[in-house]
Amino acid sequence: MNSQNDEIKKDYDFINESLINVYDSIMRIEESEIRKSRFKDITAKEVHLVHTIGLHDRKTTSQVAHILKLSKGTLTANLNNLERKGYVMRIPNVEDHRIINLGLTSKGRLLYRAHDAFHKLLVQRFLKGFGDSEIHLIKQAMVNLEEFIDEVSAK
Amino acid sequence: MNSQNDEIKKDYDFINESLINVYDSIMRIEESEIRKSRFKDITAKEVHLVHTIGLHDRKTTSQVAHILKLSKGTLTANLNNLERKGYVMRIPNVEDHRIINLGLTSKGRLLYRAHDAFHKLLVQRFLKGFGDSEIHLIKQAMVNLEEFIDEVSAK
DNA sequence: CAATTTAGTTTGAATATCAAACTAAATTTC
DNA sequence: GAAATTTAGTTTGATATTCAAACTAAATTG
Repeated sequence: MNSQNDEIKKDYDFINESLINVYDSIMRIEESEIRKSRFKDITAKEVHLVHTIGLHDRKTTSQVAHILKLSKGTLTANLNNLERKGYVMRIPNVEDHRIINLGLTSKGRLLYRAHDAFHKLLVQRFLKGFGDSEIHLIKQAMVNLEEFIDEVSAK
Repeated sequence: MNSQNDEIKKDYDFINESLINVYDSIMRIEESEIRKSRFKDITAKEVHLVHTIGLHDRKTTSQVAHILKLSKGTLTANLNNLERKGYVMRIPNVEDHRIINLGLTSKGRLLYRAHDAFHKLLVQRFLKGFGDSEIHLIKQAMVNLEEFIDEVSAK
C-alpha cells in the first residue's frame, strides 16, 4: 500500500530533521532558562561542564578533559572561569601532588540540581503519554543510536 | 512493584543522559566521516550550513541567518569561507539589488547528498528492529520534544 | 526628491579552542 | 639513589567564531 509507505517515509524524514534540530534547540532554551534563573553569569557550555563534574565527582582534570573530549588546555581555561565564578573547586591531591581533583562548590551543586530538574522535565515531556513498555522501546532506540555512534567512532 | 519502577527510572535516566550525549557524538562522527570523505576542507558546522542552504534553496542571506539563528555578520563570514571553498553561491537578485539569494554549487550539492545519506543511515540505525507502528511512536516522542522546545522558547 | 527603511558587509572586541612548550612532581632505570 | 623519562596540569601563541554596531548601497515612503 503506497499511502502507508508514504507515512513511514514521512516519519523517517521527520525524525531525521528532528535529530538535527533538537540539540541546537535544547542548548538555546537552556541558555534562556539560565538567563531567567539566579545563575546569570554562566553559559550553556559551562553548565554542561558543571553537569559533567557533578556526575563524575573528584575526577582528575585529565579524566574530565577526556570525558568531554576537550584538550587539557581548554579545560584549564574553562576551570579558571568556573572557579572564579564559584561553581567549581580544584582539590589538590594529597597522594600525588601533580594531580588536581575536581568537584562542585555548594553553589555548583545548586546549579547542578536546577539543571538536572530542567532535564528531567524535558524527558518527561519527551515521553508524555507513553506507557512503560513504550518508554522501554524509545530507550532501545537511543541504545541503537549510541551503538551506531560507538561503531562509527571506533573504525 | 518496586523492581519494575526501578526499570522505568533507569530508562528515564538513560534517555536523559543519551539526549545530552547524542548530539555531541553526532557532530563528532560527522567531523570524522568528513575527514575520510573527499570533502576534507570543511567542518561539521559548515556542513550544517550547506545542509540548510540546500534545504532552503535561493533564500536570502537574512532568511538563512534567521533560520540558523545566526547574526547576519556571522553568516556573511561563513558564506565567504564556503564560497571560497566552492560549496555555496551568492546569487544577486535581479529584482532587488540589495538582496543576495543563496544556493549550492554542484560541489555543494554533492556534499549535501553525501551528508544526507549519512543521516539516513543514522536514522535507519536509530530505528533498527522497529516496525511501522513503533516508528510512528518514536516520531511522536520527537514531536513532543519539539512542542516542549517551542513552548519554552515562546514564553 | 528627501527621509526612512531594508539587505548585506565591515569592523572591532570578546571568547573558545587547540597544539606545543613548559613546569613540577612522580616513576623508572641503571 | 641520582639521572632520565613519564605524567599532570598550566601557559602561550595562533586561529576560529561570534556578536553588535557602524556602515554602504538600494528600495520605498511621504
